[in-house]
Amino acid sequence: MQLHGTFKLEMTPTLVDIARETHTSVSTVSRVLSGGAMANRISKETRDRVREVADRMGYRPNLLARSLRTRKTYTVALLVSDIANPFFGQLGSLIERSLAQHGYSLMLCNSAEDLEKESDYLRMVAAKGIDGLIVVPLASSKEQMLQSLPATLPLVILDRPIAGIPSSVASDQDQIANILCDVLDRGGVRQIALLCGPQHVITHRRRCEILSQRFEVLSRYEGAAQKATGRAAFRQFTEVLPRVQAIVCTNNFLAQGVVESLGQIERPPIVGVFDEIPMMDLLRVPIVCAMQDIPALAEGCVAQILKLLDGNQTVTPILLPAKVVTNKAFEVELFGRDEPIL
Amino acid sequence: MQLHGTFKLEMTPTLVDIARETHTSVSTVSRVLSGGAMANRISKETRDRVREVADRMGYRPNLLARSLRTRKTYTVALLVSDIANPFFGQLGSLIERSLAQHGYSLMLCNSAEDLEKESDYLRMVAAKGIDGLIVVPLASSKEQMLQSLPATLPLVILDRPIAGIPSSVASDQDQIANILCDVLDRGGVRQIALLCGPQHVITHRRRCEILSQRFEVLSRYEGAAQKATGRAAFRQFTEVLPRVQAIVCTNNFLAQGVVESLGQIERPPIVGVFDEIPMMDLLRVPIVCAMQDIPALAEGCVAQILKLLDGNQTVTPILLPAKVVTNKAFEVELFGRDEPIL
DNA sequence: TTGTATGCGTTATCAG
DNA sequence: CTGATAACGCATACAA
Repeated sequence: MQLHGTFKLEMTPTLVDIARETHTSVSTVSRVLSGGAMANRISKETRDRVREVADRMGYRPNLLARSLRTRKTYTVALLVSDIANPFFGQLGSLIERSLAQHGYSLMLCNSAEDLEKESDYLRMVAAKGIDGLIVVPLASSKEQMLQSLPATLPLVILDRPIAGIPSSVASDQDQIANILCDVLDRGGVRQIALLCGPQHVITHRRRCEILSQRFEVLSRYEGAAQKATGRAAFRQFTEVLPRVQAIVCTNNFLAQGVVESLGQIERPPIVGVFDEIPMMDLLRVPIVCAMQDIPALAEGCVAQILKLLDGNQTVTPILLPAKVVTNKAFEVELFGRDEPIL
Repeated sequence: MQLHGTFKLEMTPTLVDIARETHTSVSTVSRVLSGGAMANRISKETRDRVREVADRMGYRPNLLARSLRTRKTYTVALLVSDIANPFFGQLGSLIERSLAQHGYSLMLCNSAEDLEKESDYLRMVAAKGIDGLIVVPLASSKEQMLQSLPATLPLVILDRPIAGIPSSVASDQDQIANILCDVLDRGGVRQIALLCGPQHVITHRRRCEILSQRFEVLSRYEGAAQKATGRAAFRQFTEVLPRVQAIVCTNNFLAQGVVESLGQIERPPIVGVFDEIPMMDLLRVPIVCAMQDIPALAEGCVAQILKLLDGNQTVTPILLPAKVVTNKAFEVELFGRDEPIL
């Protein structure tokens, strides 16, 4: 077969090229190559011919053009504070996998806990025509959120519910904080040192509130949710260390910094923490973790966004329970036994 | 000011709408709003008027349409095996941040170490019109790679160099494995148990080769690079445990599984591992880590992709050195002192 | 079963 | 300085 007309070599072929080549029209080619039900309304001969030529020419549909026309990009964006945090890493991985299974790809953004970056990103992804959005918000009100976003864009709030937005999935922060307190309490804890992440983040703030309410806080430190903050906080905590039975941290990064510093101490206090501490059973520091159900969170928000993408308007918030896990050192030191108390 | 013509409410306004509203043409509006040097070639009055109206109407450019026209999306894709792996998580986070600083956004994909998913993703992101691509490849040849990709697409290979592709950034696997071996050797290690990740992944394979070459391998286990594999491997290793001085794992997930199992053992062997083990100084298991320079890797591949995006064709591969870090338990047990030996 | 024509929202070319 | 008008590549209503 010969190449007719002005077929530009080295260019990625378009519908026009393969229409010319196959002596048909763009619409015909489009219909067979779009692959939908439309393809069956074309005679088998031309269908095969078109497919064969398209294949030979290495045709790839231009998804930008298609999306511009159909107003569908099959892309959803996920906006988190930091993908380097294993909590969001696992979440992102699971969400991506699940979404891919449903034909959507994921665009990932880091807000870095920065309100301005957040709204910039929201505006950008909206302008890029994404079909839906899953966001771990810094903004705390619906209005603030919708200011950077078309009101009609399918939106799921993850991890940090916002009043007035029904499509959200999160762990029950009150439950999670309280069961952590319960276990600490049974472990004889009355006074604590409290290490908090940024208070403008609702989860950190709520956790702090509950902890302050249930225990006597002898020292308190606040800072970015990073290991370094944990180490800095520990220096401040040293003076009250003899009088507290536990150091409680509002996230795992903070706790890791504390735990690392605790290596020096001969009789370390209990460390209470939200989310996972890797290999904690091997540590001689007694640890109690309030663990969120990451797979359920991922599954939940994918389910919600798919529902919204499907035009379904009736979604209800998902609030997941968490559980508490303790490590060996905790069990041994406080109860002289080897099994979890729960 | 009043709304003229058939301005469709609830619709996101386009250039046409704001042209009608402002009694100018689309071209004028486009020139003003595109913000480039073109804007200055428009009279200040109309410029201001257009801006004011655009603002009032809440105009947002449709980036799909713009990209279709300009053939530029300001998006680069990053394809890794699993973003839940902290190594790739940190890498992804740094890359995203750096890219954002240069006006590009990131599209993240997980290949899950699956060759088919990899090529599917490559084709998809190419079709979506991304400007460039950073990939941690599973494919091992240039041909295999270019089969799913336009040859002209700016491409940077990360972590696992491919022969014939000059734009790549990675740690020097031979160097990294060898310095790990050096330290183990000085620690008195002669026989080892070897725990390998998938052999079709070049980094895992190469590390295995070098280790097998420098030590006597009494037991060997291969499996997916997950914690669970580490635990399974440990069961197989128990019988040779008395006769090996170290268990070496080709990545950190594998090692964590092993280390967790090692909690039981009264006199644990050394664990050699590639990449970070969190809080390892607190563990009583002696550990020696070969650590890659993650920020340098991120910086390197962003630099390369930006160069390529800039039309610069002359990039040369970047090969970064790694360093070895040991934990306290290692120092104490083997040298009776408290400082690193390197 | 297939082709023609139109439009998605922009930018770019070419006149004026 | 500004305005028509033609692409960009594709999907689709309407004809034939």
